[in-house]
Formats: sequence, C-alpha cells, structure tokens
Amino acid sequence: MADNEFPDLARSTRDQILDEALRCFAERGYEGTSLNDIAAGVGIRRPSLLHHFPSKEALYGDVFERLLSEWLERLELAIASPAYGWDKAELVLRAGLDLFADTPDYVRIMRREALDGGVHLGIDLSGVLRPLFDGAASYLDAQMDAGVFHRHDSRHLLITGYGAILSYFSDAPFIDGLFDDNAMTRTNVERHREHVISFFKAALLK
Amino acid sequence: MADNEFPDLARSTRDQILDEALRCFAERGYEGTSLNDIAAGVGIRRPSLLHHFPSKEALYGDVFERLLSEWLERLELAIASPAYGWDKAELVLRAGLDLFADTPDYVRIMRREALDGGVHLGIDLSGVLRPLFDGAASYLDAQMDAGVFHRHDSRHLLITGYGAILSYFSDAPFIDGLFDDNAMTRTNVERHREHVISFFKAALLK
DNA sequence: GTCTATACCGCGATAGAC
DNA sequence: GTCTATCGCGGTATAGAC
Repeated sequence: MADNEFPDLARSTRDQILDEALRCFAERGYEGTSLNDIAAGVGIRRPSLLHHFPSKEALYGDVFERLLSEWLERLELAIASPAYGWDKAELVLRAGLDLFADTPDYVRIMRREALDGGVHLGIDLSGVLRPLFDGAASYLDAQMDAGVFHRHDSRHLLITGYGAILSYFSDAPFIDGLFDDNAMTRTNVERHREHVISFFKAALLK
Repeated sequence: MADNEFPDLARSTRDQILDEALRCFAERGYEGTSLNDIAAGVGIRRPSLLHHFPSKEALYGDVFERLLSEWLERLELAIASPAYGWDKAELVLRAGLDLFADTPDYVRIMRREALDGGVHLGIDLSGVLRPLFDGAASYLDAQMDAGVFHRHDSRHLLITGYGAILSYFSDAPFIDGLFDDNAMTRTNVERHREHVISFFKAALLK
C-alpha cells in the first residue's frame, strides 16, 4: 500500500530505504529481515533497492552508522554540560532516557547487536563506546571519592544502569504483557523515567 | 569434532539435539540458526534430526519449555522460603542471579524472545510469568506500606531490576569489550552479583 | 532509477533405501 | 535411527531493457 497520496518527493529513495530498514531490522533482526520486506515497505522492488546499497550487510552497516552518530552526538551534548555531582548524573540519565524514548528502534537494534556480539558489523561496537564508558566510570569514582555518592563498583554500576534503562525500551512488547498495558505510551514512559531517576538517586546520593 | 572418545551412550540423541539447539538458538537466534548447524553439532544429518522433532519450530518450542520449567522450579523454590523484608528480597535476588549465571544460554534465548515479542512461541510468555510478576509487585507494595522499603513504583521497579540483572548475562559478549575482560569468569560474575545486591539494598532498604 | 528476468545458493521438509 | 536424494521455496545478487 502507498502510505502517501503523492510520491514522497521530500525524502530521497535512499533515505526512505534507510528508514524502512531501521524499522525492519529493529522488529525482526538481521536474519529475520529480507530485502523483499524492506523493498516492499518502500514500494519498490528488491533489485531497485540493491541499486542504492551494494548488499544487505552494507545497508545494515549504514543504518547502524546513523544510529551511532545520532546517539553519540546527543549523549556527548549532555556529558559536556557544566554540572556537578548528582545534578550531572541526573542530567545524563535524563538525556539517555529521552534519547531512548525517542529512538526505540535504535534501542532494539543495539540490543540485538549486543546479544550477537556485533558479528553483523565490521566495527567494534564496544570499542566505540568504551571512551564514554571509561569516562563515566572515572566520574563516578571521583564522586564516590569525594563522598558525594555511596560507594559502588563504578563499572558494574554502569552495566546495571545500562541494562535497567535499555531493557524497558528494548523489551517493550514483553513488558506490555506484564503490565497489561502499552509500555510505550507517553504516560508510561514518563513514569518509568521518573522511577529510574528516583531509584538511582536513592541508591547513589548520600 | 567429536567431543567424546566414545559415542555418547549416556545421553540420548534427542537430548543431545536439545542441548545443541539451545546453544545455537542462544548464540545466533531462531532465524540465524539452521537445522544443519544443529545437526552438525550433534554429528548427524539434518533428516535424522527431523526424525526426532517434526519441525524447527517444534524443536524450538521444546527447548523453551525445558528452559521455562527449570527457571520456574528454581525461582518458586526461593519465593516459597519463609523469609521477610529485605532478607527475602535478597534471597530471591540471589536465587535469580545464581540461576542466570548457571544458565546463560537460557538468558540469551529469553532476551531474544522478549525482543521479538514471543512470535516464535505458541505460548504467551508474559502470561506465564505474570503471576510471579504480580506476586512480586504485591510483596514490594506491602513492604513499602509497612515502611520497610523506600517508596518506589513496584512494577517499574521490577522491570528495572529484571533489566539490570538479565543484561549482564545476555550482553556478556558486549560487556567483555567494555571491561576488556571476560565478563563471565567466576570472579566477575560474583562481583556483579554482590554489586547488584548492595545496589538494590541501598535503593530499597530504609 | 526502476524495472523484468534470471542465476545461484541454502533453507526446511519429505520419500524411501538400508 | 540414520542415511542419500530430491523437492519447493525464498534468499541475495547480477544482467540488461526501458
């Protein structure tokens, strides 16, 4: 079906393919998505799709590249802010939660990639994120040394936080069933955001 | 390669298939695993595998059934214990952490299923786990009402905890890269367990 | 840039010999 | 219970017309 009365002149075919590929890869994973699925979503044939991207792997790589650059840009903006102590942690936490709420498809692809150990990518995902990870650990250590935060193992704390925050968005279909409600409604997402922040505040702030 | 000098007489071919299927599905997902992969791991041909299981879907279902029954058995054992307040929460937390550490392949399959929304299963995964979820939420609410625990949204708290605990095991390959160390060594798993417990204690216990 | 047509492969599943 | 052989399908990718 055409999702628009007019041919979508605003967005290039290439961008439409990237959008649809993101949706499909997030929904059904790399192996579970066929180029037919993506092409059909855009309204073209499979060979036409392969005119824009040399292969499925290359398309996936480009989707992931867009994801990473958008995430890094938004996160680094929050990290660069001149705040201290808990205020800074909350600011970064909020930035991450809002970022993930805005880009749930990115979250699901990232989760799938973490599960698979990054085999579909030429890039080293852990390596890209490691500077952020080490920087955050140093910040937490400094705050604990200064007596602002309770003492925790900073690296395991970051993993705990990462898992806690991502899971709500990556496992939304599953959580729908547990809640007997749509986890991704605006209200539920906001409630979860405030819960996570108050929970971490309770655990961290002295 | 044969992993045993003698033909494995102790375990039936059927059980060997279930073991290998668990490994493969956890490692590469449902779509990413072919019956050839599983058969080769056991040392038989694909048609021989299909003599024991009528289809790939049925095999996957049996793998998942074994998973669920083992998890429910071990968790209900911990839940049934006569403990109160934080002691009980810690006991269940420890049971879950040990359970997941013992069965990392189960964790990865469960995570994949949560991501996919359970499309590969005939069963309603959320429905099966919901009694446990609701029971745990009631317990937390009661403890908060009694003033034992700090006030949090019990259901969002459970989701946060579930995400925090599962992620360490499901995303182990990714965490390896962040830690620059094997996340699943005995030492690191124990360290994570103690971290999670002390973290939740700090956030919950008044 | 998009199409039709096609090559080629690996998949799940079945039939039938041993 | 395991095998070889084969089927039908859908996958990625390519060639060439328009």
